[in-house]
Amino acid sequence: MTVDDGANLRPAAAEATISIDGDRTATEARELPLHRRILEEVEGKILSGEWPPGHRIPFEYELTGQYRCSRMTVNKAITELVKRGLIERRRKSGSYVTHPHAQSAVLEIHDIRLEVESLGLPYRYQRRTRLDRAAKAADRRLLDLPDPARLTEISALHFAGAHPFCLEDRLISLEAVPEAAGETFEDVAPGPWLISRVPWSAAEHRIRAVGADARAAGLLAIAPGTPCLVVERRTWSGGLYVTHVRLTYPGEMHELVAEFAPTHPKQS
Amino acid sequence: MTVDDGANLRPAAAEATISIDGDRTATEARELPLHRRILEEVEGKILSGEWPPGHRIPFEYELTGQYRCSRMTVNKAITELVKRGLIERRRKSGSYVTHPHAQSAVLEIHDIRLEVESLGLPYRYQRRTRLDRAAKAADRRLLDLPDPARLTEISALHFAGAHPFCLEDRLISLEAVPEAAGETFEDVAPGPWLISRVPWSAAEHRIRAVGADARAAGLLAIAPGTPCLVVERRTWSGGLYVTHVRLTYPGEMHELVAEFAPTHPKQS
DNA sequence: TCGGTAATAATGTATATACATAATAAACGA
DNA sequence: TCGTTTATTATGTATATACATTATTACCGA
Repeated sequence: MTVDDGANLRPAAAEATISIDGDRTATEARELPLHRRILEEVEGKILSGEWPPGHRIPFEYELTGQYRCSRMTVNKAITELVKRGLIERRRKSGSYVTHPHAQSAVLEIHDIRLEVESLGLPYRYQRRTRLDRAAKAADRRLLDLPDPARLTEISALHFAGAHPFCLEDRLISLEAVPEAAGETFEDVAPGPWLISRVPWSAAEHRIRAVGADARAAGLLAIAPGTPCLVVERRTWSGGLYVTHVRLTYPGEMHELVAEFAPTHPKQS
Repeated sequence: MTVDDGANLRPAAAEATISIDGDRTATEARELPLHRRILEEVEGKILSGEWPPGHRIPFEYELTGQYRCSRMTVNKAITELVKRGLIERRRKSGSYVTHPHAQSAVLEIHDIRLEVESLGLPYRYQRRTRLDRAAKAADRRLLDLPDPARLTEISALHFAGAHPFCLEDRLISLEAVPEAAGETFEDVAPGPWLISRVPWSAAEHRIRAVGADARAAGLLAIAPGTPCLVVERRTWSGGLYVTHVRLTYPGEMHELVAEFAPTHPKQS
């Protein structure tokens, strides 16, 4: 006869509350339900990088102590973060911040290398240009930057076999990622480099079809005016815009797939 | 002193269980947790149209009776369906199946009329052709149809002001939507028509850039080879593929925006 | 030392209870 | 009859409890 694990009966560790401080700017955090507050504070720690990927977050019974609440309340918050893909749970071991490979099942942030290799073609990356410079007005608008702000500008090509597969034009905010200043991006593409460095991110996509201009046509070895799929992506993490990319895929070489569903018919 | 609402103490209405029947094909429904089973059965009723949009689903205390479980368990299932956008709850009134306008915040199913009108331009719809015919092999593959299957094929144009905005080529499975056979689609576009008829749906998108072929160029009044954004969408509902559309947007007239995020930086 | 078994510690699911909140419906008095 | 008060009802949040499940750790005997 196993009685109870008694998680709620553990000594409460009354001091050392993460949370009660609160009043964050006194504007928000007003009357949120407790499980929402727990969720947002844990999410905040993950997004800000304070708890990096792989980090073990406090056990449920520790959080019940910190927030002086029952285990079910903590469980509700953490379970939601699991559904959002920020946390993974392992029994007996604990709950861990997941690694930020694919943020969402829908229109996930593609690793171009994987994409090319999944086509059975050899992948090659080639950096073209790299420049640290002050942000212009348009850049500041794009990345919501303060007036004097610096960023890194990179232009690179991704090859599938002998043929250019994708042209990448990227801005990285040096406010959000200062380490980018010391990186040449000659051997590693900015995408994977950022993903391994920025604890978590989310993105906004803009997708359109354009004819290749002279520069893009030259770099991608296609005729000017060839239809290209242009994906522009702004990425943010922990309340700060991190990067803006424009990916130009020549013609019909590329197809984006996005799916969202309660339940897909094929599997049921 | 308000004692308790006593939801759990209500007479259990022991007969009339929706659920205990179960054993559905005995292949699945094996050892799902109860709250998952409730979720799936309610979701199934919504997706199949048995509970159409606007329908009031049973009160929590009724479901506790039907499933012989506590209110918290029912609440967990329903709360998840609220998060998925299938159900809306109103206090004192009950829980209702939502109307299926926008299935997901991400890359939602656009109503082209709204899209055009949001640009401040007058909208006009024009059906080009309409045909009931047997499904060819390619169609059957696309919509996962049985061998002899019939469908409706529609071609139509959407105008923004005087200019063609979008070319629509659509197939509708007459197995899933038999009423389509009696509809000319001369005055109402297939999109809105379907949305008002199919209880709920989810979709898979494929997005690419192509040069306009002769037919598309003629209909859209653009030069052949002009870059177009082509969105192909398969939609299913209640385990059945309903429709396949190809929307061709000329050149840079159109931009798709998709966003997914734990929390957007702008708002925090 | 190896390999099996038992204890342990975390999450997973579920219950019964309690009170808060919000919207509707009913009762009631001017 | 109208408008105000009061009761009712369904959802919203939270608690304390219980036991199941599953890795891991610890132990123990051949």
